[in-house]
Amino acid sequence: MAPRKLSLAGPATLRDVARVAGVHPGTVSRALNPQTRGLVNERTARRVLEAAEELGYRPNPIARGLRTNRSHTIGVLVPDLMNPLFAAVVRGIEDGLREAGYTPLIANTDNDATRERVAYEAMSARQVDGFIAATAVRDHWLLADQVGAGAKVVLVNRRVDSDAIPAVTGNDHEGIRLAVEHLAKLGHRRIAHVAGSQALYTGWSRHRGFLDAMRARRLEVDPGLVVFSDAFNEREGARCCGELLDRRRDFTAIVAGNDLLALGCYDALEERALRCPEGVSVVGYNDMPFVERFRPPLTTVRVPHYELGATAAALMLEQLRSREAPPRQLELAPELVIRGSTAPVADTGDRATTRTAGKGPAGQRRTEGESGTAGETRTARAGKADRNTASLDTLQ
Amino acid sequence: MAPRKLSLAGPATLRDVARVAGVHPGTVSRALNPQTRGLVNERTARRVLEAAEELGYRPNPIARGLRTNRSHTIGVLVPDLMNPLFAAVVRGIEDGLREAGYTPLIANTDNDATRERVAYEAMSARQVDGFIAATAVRDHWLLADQVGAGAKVVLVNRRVDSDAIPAVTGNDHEGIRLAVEHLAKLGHRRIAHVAGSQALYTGWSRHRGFLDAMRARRLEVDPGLVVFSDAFNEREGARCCGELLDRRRDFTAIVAGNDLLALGCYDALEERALRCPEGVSVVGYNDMPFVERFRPPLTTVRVPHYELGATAAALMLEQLRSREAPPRQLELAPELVIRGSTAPVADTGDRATTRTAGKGPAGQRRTEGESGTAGETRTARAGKADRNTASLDTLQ
DNA sequence: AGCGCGACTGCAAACGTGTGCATAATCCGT
DNA sequence: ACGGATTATGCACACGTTTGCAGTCGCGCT
Repeated sequence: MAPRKLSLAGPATLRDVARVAGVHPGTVSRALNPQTRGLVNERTARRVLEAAEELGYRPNPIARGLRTNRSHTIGVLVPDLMNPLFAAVVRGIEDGLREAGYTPLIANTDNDATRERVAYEAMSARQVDGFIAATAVRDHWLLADQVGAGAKVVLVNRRVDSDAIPAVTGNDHEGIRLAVEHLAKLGHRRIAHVAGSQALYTGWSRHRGFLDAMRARRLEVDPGLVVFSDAFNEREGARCCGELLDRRRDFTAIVAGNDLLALGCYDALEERALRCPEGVSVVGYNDMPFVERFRPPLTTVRVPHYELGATAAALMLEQLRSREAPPRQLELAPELVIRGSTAPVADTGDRATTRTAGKGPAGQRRTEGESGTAGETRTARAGKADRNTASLDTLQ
Repeated sequence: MAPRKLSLAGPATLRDVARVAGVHPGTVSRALNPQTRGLVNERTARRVLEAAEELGYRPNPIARGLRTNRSHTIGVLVPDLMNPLFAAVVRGIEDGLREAGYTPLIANTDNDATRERVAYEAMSARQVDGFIAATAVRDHWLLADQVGAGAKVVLVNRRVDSDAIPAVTGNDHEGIRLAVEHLAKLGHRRIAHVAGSQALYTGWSRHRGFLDAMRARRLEVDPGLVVFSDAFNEREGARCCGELLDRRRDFTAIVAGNDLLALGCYDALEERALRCPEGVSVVGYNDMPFVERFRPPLTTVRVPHYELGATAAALMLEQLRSREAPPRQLELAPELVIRGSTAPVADTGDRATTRTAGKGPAGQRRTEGESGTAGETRTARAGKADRNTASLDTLQ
């Protein structure tokens, strides 16, 4: 009759609830789990729920995890949170998982294989229920090793040839097509490409997209006008663009593999006293925060990174719910955002019309030669700007 | 004699190791824990270690946590990861915790009280060993409620009047002093302040710092030249600066509560056809990534956010190791980074010398009137730039 | 020889849940 | 009224570790 233990300290446990409800702990477990509630009499179930409420009972995920081998936790492998792009992806993942009661466990890998491995080991030791890998290295041990062994994996921002692995990416093919199309409409014929590292999926796929888009427009792709960077940063962008300029100067526009490479192009152009967009037009990729405030404001392709993360979370939940959910591979649509770094190709002398880089407060500017889609993308742009400031709204 | 279970599937457990080493699981536990290894014979300890190595044994943190009520996990409450500032703090925290074997569990709160509460509950249910709170709301339930009950809490980017809680912040007082000093040396006398929200610690302390610094320089603080924003974003910055300009135009410089507010000032100035820095000098705060590429490149106060996070992690480890470690409160030194948004006060007409906003590739520029500390900060700046590109180096 | 002591290791009980199995209670049909 | 089916609950073990307690063994000392 005397309770085995008072459990004065610490949060209420199943046994505590059982005691006040006057039933066995096992019954409490069944009553509280919606899955098994049908097994228990409705009246006693209500009694148990009341007791749990009264005691402020919260199930202990640790103990539950020990018993069930599930942690309601998803490991998220990301190269670097300080890259705003991945911050957005992670934010999307977190919000997408939350409603289902899952929590992300985040680790930065710096694209380093051993750090990746260590993080993976640590996470699977913690019994994560699955992995969302935002690391974009094209060839990856995770896929070969672990997926076959039943590990749930969802890729974001990269995909793999086999259809076996769910993945969600931006449609790079379409994005680059928009960029090339835009430049072509402005009269550009000789277009260069500063490509990202071909070891990363995004660099590789955007390069392929460039070739296809040029071909579709019946534009020549001069191999001398394509140069590959080693990393997605400004230094490499400057190096590649400089190399391009040292070879020849007959191109009028550059499609960069991402915004940082485009910024590097700015630097290389300025160093050689060339002006953008009067001398050379530049298009970036990603639409990072604040690129609209650069000099000149950068025309770029917006990738919905937050939504990328959110749908990756959705795909993961799909995999977790049903054993045999088909591994879907999704592509999200990009948008072209036209700003001040692209202009009609110079008519040998008449540069007056394209001189200043915009009058509006944020330097937003619509290129004159554009007719059809420009208005559309411009409004889309405005929406994005609101989202950006809202996200930075929180503090500091 | 027959083993109770083969444990064919799944990772090796303590019992498996015990079986091949020919000892009791308890002994294995003691042998593998460096703390208790002294209790076991050296020879058998070696045998156990070999067996563990052979089987690839990895301790199960879930089971351990259930027994010890410790998870080797630290809850990190942050307003928004998409704010690069907090991304850096979180990165510092993660790196600081890793070497000690701790893992951060990150949640975004959006500075929303209920989301904060939910995240806190979820985390403490998961048995986190402590909390690092980067949320800067000045008055906070966490402190009153939970700390007294023995919860380990470390504050980052904010502090509290009582000395009871360890905290690490940037030295806002000193940072603002550097900014005011810089402007005063350039000849500015009438300096305005676009302050951050006074509900947040950083906004409040920088405002106080502004008052002190002005007084120390024997400069009048005109209440009409101080305006308070509701949030740290560009829209609010533009609103406040506009309000300032509508009131009067006799000030020559603005100290903004952070970089985003400073950007808002850019917008308001441009809207009224005023030029920066020729018409009005602007100083920001934080040195966000890419502010050196804005138009004009922003003079600002660098806060070492990564180090903020790293030392917060160190303080947390201190608290965890010893029961009675004194709760230290640290302040990290800021640096002034001089760029193109500040110039000597105009001598009514002679503006030619301060016309263009810089020649260098990154718009880096040293103000002429500066003599002493400028060179110093400039080199410090360069170091920061390297760190920045390195962090964005990883991908995309 | 007997006693005590230190060094080492086995034993078993937890930690809080989930769940197969057994059992008790109720109901229904003939 | 009784056997079987259905329902509701108790019982006990398992998940993998940690840890207090007790037991074993060897050794030195009187």
